[in-house]
Amino acid sequence: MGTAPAPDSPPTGKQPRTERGRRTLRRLLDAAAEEFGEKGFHEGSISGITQRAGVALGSFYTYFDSKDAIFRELVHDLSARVGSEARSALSGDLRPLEAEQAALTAFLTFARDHKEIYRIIDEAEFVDPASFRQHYETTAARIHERLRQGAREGELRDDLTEAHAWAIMGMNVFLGLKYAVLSDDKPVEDIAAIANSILQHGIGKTGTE
Amino acid sequence: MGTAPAPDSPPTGKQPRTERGRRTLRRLLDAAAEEFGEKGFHEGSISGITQRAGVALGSFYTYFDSKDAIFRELVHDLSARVGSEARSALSGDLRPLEAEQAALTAFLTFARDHKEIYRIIDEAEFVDPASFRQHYETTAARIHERLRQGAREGELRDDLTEAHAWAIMGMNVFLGLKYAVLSDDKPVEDIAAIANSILQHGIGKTGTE
Amino acid sequence: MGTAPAPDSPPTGKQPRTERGRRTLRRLLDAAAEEFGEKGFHEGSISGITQRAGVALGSFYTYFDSKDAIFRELVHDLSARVGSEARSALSGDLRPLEAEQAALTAFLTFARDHKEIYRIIDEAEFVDPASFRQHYETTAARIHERLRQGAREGELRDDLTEAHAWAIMGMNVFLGLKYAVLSDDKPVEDIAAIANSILQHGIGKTGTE
Amino acid sequence: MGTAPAPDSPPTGKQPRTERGRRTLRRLLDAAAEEFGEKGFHEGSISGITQRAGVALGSFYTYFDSKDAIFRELVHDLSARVGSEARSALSGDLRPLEAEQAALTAFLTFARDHKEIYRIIDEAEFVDPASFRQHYETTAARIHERLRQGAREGELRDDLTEAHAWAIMGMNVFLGLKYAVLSDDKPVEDIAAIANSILQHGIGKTGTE
DNA sequence: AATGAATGAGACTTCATTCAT
DNA sequence: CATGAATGAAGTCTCATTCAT
Repeated sequence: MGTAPAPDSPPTGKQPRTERGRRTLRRLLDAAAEEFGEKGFHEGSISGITQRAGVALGSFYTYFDSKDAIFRELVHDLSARVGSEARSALSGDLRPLEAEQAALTAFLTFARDHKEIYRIIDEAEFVDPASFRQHYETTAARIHERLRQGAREGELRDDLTEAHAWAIMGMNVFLGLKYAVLSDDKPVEDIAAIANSILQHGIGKTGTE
Repeated sequence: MGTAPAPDSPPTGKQPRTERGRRTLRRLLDAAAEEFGEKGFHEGSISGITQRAGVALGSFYTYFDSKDAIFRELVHDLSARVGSEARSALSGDLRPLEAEQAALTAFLTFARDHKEIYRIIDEAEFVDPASFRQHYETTAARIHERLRQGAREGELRDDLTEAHAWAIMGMNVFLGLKYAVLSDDKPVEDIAAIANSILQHGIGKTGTE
Repeated sequence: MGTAPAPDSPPTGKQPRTERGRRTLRRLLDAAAEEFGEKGFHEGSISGITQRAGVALGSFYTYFDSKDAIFRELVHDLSARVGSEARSALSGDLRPLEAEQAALTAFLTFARDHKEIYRIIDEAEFVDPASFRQHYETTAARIHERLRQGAREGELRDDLTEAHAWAIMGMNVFLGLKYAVLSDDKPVEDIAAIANSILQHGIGKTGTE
Repeated sequence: MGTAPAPDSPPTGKQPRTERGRRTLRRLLDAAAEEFGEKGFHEGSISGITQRAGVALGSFYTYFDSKDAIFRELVHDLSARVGSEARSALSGDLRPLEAEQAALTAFLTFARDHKEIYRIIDEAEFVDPASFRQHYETTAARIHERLRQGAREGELRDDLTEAHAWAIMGMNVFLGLKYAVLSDDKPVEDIAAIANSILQHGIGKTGTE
């Protein structure tokens, strides 16, 4: 991943020793994703999580130190999954603009299945600003790296900066907000094509095609 | 601004009948912007607001029915101010792409002075989804209308859709997040120029200028 | 009224000096009867009273020292009105049992028009125990005196005690509760006749008639 | 007791699952009876209850959803206990008027030990009208049934209606108020005898005995 | 006298976290 | 490991009462 920041060490939850423990841990994480996705961090409650997970309230603390802790783990988890989703969409040998389009398509698809990601990452801004910041910095860095690669390949302008990466990320995030979260009736490919057309030749009239 | 939706009537909090009352109300709103901006909706407290405002706890309820109520009023307020900021930046006679650039510049400037707007509008997504949605729908509609106007003037492509508007809005919002909120050391004009270059001819090599 | 306890001095509300003041005072008392009748003492509020009365909140304290004060005045008022209601029903020259029946009829009629009296006097038990006690002691004393008078006239047994008076009062109050407050579809005369038949000859079979 | 309404299922508070839990629940109920008995529903406080019970404030909510909820449970409880008190006093084989006297004696005895029942049931009129109404309707229905039974046995008049039952209940309640709550120096038997003499042959002179 | 803003104590309720079993 | 009762700090909101105009 090139100059990507140091690989984030997974937040050290207490590691379960038994198989049964591992199952409970996973159930708690999934339940937390549901709970926080539906109600948000503050409205969501530990007891809501344990009820969804079907375990006793006290058991929560066998696996997590606090409400914040599980939330951080969740943000980390989702952030990693979004990244890996994009990565696997880029496995083939794509030209730069095709790559961006593929990444966006993958992201939109993922977002439709995991609408809670918006809520959870948004709330991370308050609950765990470091995670929030890191998520976007990392994502932007990945995009930026791809842009530089494209420039090296001679297909993209070579004055593309971090700001360009943030601009592209912003487009993607908001298209996801509008067309994956707020409504989800348009094909993700169409949305990704629109973003791509902007990247290809802007919005001016001269842009033939 | 053309087909912009009817100006929303302000949420009717209890109207003060004396001058003193009007002063207190304003102090509370400003204090709330600070409090929620720093701590977010849930961590922020009414007593935090009244302390900042220098009034007694109970006085809050002379003007607002609840914590939600003042938050809604705040979102409404900020949303309106962002809009009016953009509008006044567009007063002159600008060509379409210049207009977008001017709007972004104005927005970034405003955001640097009112960093809290990000947290507040973000949280509106959960606290008052209607306001949140309306804020972005309205903003996107304004952009979309400008795009269509540009097309009518023959300067922009005429296949520009709502999705294009959302994409542009996303760019703007994320550039603001990065260069107005997370760090604010670069001139806003430079940032706006970058966005503009994307809108002019995309990021591809061919787009010489 | 014979040996009735010392005539209760009216609770000294602040006496208004002007005509306008007297009107406001009366409006407040009437409003309080409504407010407390509908919501009870604790749920009722001063601001509810002043709103009903159409005066400013602060004006309340021009006429009453406290929420308790107006409530006491109200209890006193109602208690006096019930008494006077009974008294005027007894103006004619009635035989003892007829007198009791007439008193009950008058009471039931009054209660139907002033259902709030139950609520208000009941709550006096907590808010102003002295008033509560005095209301019932006074009422019982009046009944007791009538019973003794009846005995002196040779029409009633002469072993009738305070307890008999309380028993009769209890009958009356509960018949009022059932047939004036909880439902009010039966003629008050019928109810009073039933009470009377008990007083005349009990409920045993032997009681010919 | 004949046509008495179906025994009401107890309001389902959260059932404790451990022995310790059951103890705490009982302590809270007893404490609530004290607290509400002394101060009434509105002046009584949850913290007053938990202090009397010797548990933390928050523990209250382990067992009850709200202040209202525990109050309802209490009314239900007391109402049931009064009923069962009367029932067991009637176990023997008594003639109708003896039965009424026994029931009253039992009630007065219970009331002397549980003076709070008056305040609590009185307040139920506002806090939980349904319970209040049901308590008296049920009690009256029980009395009425006994009267009809007495009539069938040829010992009582057979024109005894619901109103007669309410009249008798009223006598009983007010004798309890006067001689169990307001003062308690007279033997309950004497009081019950007085009520009985009224039921036997009224208060008129002719009723020799 | 009247007005209505201001005050602040106090109540209920929630819930993350701890603890005994 | 699991359970669920217990804890108590903290927060929102109400409202009687006071005060400045």
